[in-house]
Amino acid sequence: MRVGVSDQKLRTAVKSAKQAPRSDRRAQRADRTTDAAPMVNLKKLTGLAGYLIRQAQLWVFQDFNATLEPLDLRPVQYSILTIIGDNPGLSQMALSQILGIVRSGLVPLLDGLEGKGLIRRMPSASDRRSHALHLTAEGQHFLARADALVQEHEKRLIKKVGARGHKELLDILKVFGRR
Amino acid sequence: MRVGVSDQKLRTAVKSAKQAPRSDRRAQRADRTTDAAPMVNLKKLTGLAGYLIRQAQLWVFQDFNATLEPLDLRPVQYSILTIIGDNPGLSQMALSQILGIVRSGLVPLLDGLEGKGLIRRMPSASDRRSHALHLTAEGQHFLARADALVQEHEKRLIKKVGARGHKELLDILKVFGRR
DNA sequence: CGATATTGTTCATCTAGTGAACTGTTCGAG
DNA sequence: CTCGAACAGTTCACTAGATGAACAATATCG
Repeated sequence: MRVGVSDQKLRTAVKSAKQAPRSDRRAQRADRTTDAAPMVNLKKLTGLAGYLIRQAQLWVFQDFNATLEPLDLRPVQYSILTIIGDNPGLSQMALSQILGIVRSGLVPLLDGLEGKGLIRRMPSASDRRSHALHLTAEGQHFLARADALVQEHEKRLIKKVGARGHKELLDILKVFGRR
Repeated sequence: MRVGVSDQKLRTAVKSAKQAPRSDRRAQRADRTTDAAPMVNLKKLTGLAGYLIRQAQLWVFQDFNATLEPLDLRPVQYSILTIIGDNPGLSQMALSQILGIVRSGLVPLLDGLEGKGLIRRMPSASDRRSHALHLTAEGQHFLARADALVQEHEKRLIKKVGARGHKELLDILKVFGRR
């Protein structure tokens, strides 16, 4: 029943340089030709789209976090700001459904963004139970700065998969975009 | 610095049917035409490959978990069994690098698999500090059963993105496969 | 009007990841 | 050959994040 495999490890990407090219000795039957290659067979996994998607996602999050570090903004938070920006007045319920998280899990996220002065929970005119989410002026400025960095990130991704690959990717994966 | 956005929510996929098509009233400016569509603008996000990759990954994990539920096997565990199966004698250090997790985080995972009798930590002949990981006979049988289910899962994925899309996907994303 | 459902919130609980510290082992410079 | 440094695996305390249950305020509909 349990599920898991979370993304917490995705820190600022500095760790890439961590383990030095220490010749990687004894990585199974040492094959002192490529030096740093542990000689591992991953063919079966790399033939599964799910595995590659996972790997891609790890890269994306890592690069995203590294790029957005000056703003200390994580992917979910960026998504939230963007969605609210494009859909002012949205309710928390609607937002949580889009994000695919339970509504109780959204609360601390919004608390954080509201605490930074980026969003506001306004009273909804039509339904006093719900809150109408809006960006503050500061939130709009902040989001604009974030957008610029996200574009940088996207460029790095394009460089990684190629311009054509990127286009195809958007086309192929669009079936997973909710709504 | 923090990072996050984990995958824990990915349960058995039963929840899709949870909130009934209750006409989804008042999802912002109600537009009683499509009935169940909350009328949210996500264009900006769905133009970002990272967002779509994330969404795809959510779908994949959800479907994977639903499919593998009879075996109660999660993606990481399947990866571990597969990698060990294809690379018997691998050390925990090497495995943790492939998986991209810290070596201390690998311990409970291996404990679990070893507790189920699927793998064994054998003493390494060459280096008595490290363990040589192997599948047990039972582990091999188990992995074979898992493989069959994973193929089902992959078929569902192919149905989702199309045979051509699937091929292209493997091709585009292979740059993210480690090594 | 009154039963029922819904929104946002709090809370206890769970999973999983991290880094530091410790043990036993190996390596390599002198 | 020896001794200090590096390394594999493990434990442990801590953290982030997700979940479901329960609750108050409000809304809906018979």
